[in-house]
Amino acid sequence: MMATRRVTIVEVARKAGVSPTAVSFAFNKPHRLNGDTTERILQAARELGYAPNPHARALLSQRIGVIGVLVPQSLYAIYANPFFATFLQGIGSVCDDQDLALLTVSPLDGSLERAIASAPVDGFIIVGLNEHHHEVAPLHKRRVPFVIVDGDAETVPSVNIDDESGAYAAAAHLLANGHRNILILTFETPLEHLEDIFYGVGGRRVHGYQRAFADYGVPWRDDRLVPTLTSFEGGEQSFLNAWEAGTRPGAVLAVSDAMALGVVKAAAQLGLNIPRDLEVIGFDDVPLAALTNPALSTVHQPVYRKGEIAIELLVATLEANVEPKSVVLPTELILRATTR
Amino acid sequence: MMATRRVTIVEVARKAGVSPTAVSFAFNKPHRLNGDTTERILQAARELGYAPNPHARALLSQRIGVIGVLVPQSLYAIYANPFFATFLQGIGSVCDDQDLALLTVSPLDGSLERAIASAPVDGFIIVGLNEHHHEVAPLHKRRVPFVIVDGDAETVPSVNIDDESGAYAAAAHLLANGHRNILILTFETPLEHLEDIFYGVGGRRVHGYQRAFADYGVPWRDDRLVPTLTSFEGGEQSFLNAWEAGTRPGAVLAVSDAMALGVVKAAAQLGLNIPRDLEVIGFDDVPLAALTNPALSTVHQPVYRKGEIAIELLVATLEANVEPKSVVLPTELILRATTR
DNA sequence: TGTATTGTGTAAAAGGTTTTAGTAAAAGGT
DNA sequence: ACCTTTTACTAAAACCTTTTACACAATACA
Repeated sequence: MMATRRVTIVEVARKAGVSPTAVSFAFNKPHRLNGDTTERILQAARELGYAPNPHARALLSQRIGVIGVLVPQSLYAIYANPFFATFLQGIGSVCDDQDLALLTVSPLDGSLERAIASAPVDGFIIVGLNEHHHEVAPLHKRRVPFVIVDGDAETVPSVNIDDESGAYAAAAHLLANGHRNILILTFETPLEHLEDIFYGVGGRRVHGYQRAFADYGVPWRDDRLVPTLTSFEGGEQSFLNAWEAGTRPGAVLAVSDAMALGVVKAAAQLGLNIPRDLEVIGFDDVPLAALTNPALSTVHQPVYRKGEIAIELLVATLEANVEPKSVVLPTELILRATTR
Repeated sequence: MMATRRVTIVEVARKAGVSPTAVSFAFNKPHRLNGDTTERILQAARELGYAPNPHARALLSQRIGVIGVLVPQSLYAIYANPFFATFLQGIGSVCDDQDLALLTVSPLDGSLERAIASAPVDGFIIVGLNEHHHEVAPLHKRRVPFVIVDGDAETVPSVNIDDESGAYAAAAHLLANGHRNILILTFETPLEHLEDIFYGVGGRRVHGYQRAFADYGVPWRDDRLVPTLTSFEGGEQSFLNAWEAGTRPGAVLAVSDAMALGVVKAAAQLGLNIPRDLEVIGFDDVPLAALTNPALSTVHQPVYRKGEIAIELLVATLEANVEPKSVVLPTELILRATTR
């Protein structure tokens, strides 16, 4: 069945009665050839079903037309997360214009470094890791261009949002309304070796909450900060657990909408009325947040724009050696129906 | 800046005082080498920031560890579509297990064929096109494995759902409830050269509607079938247009949930009460459908499972020459709040 | 002691393309 | 009629790795 090998450039050349060089020209630099010859070559290629081998081509040109989005999570988790749906949409819109394909890369066999090394891409968009993370740093030596999203970077471009201000606004809103008994859900990372993933983002958000507590003179309680899986189920479970442990918060701050929506569901199960018995504020403003019932109050971040800027910075880096630029996008507190 | 080239295997070999072959062995077949030597080589590689060039590696091994999902739409549209979010999630779950990365490929510069030819993948999952589509067919000659989803195929594996039965059930439900004035929204493809995209799926669904009309003795009216962009906005616009043209349907059948939800929104704008003044049934049962207000009645298809099966069939094909298998998954009418 | 085996490493070929430098013929200039 | 361009095409090098076949030494076998 697989008896015949893939057809190569020399077979096309033979069939068209020219050199392999001519075949290459016919595809890439037709002006270097007589029009008739080009046509004859292309015809032969069509009949043989020939197309230049992308790997061989990339080996020489150092360009493959693919950009990688690297996220320290499973592909399953990435595609389940509405944040990434919007984020990838922003990236995709620019890829469409630039004729790039989009590769989602996640840890290979547990190793991000191996995944990075074996991905056939022109550059990476790296989400949720710092520039100097030990699995990311080798990219530097290898001179593979990359940009950092939701992480710290100095020598490469980065895109972040003003997590702290957004979190501050959310906490301040609840505190101003008299809440003193607030449960806070922050990121927990499932995979052990990724201990510092999202540390940056989660840390900044929690820090914003803390600053608001301080400003309102409300004592901060570490036992009210519960690490939670970044998912609907995670939020649901965390709230249920807290409830069973006897905690009776009047409000919940969650560092992601997914968690927050899980809390909303858990509250409904417990017979709590939102927002009367419990107020909830999420983070991200995922499209779904505006559509649920009750609609979720949350901190909006421009996720789509974030993707757009990330890929724009990467493309600029690929085309020339630009100064690394750090972009910080604003956040905004959106009050819907899970707050009074 | 880019003065230094990427570090290659020979530089590592030189630094470690061995041959390039030894370096290759250190990475791929450590048992062929003395343990100390392997360690010395790996150390040298680490210091130099070396990793084997994926393109060169793939050129020889004919394997790159990437599978491509080919959809005849822009990346922007793909990632905006909740259908694909779920579908890719199913694919991703298997890719996680198999250590594969996921490449989303869309037309390059308008040409699907060029996009296919230049994608560095081990195989394709092709959505919404038939096996013998003129831009897909060359894959055959080139012996690139692929599976077809939502399209016809004979010599390669395929995954489809029972579109006709699902559509029949939806139409029958409305007809049984006495509706005679039903507006039907079907697929319109934006890009001209993709005239037959989704023809298969759209055609099958419309055919199911028609069969129900026939069974209920209701005359079919082609002017009540309006081609609509597969999006929220598309559905909204189509319904608004029909309304302005004086059409006053009592129910709407849409071949996708996105369209159906657009109709729901348009109806609200027009002051219509759903389901009292207008009943709507979508298709797909996107996660969002259960969450909107009112929740959407629709035809459920197992999208996640569809992705899973597609990638499983592809992986099987990559590993051995298996018989092409055609899987057809069941659909189910789900009545929520947009029907009485 | 001689032979077979195992362990450790290397040279060279293969994988398929693009690019560079160059050749030969035709066209253009005076 | 001679020199310069231009046109049309080709040979060979380069891209970087892995694999195959082979070499040499050390050990095991009998």
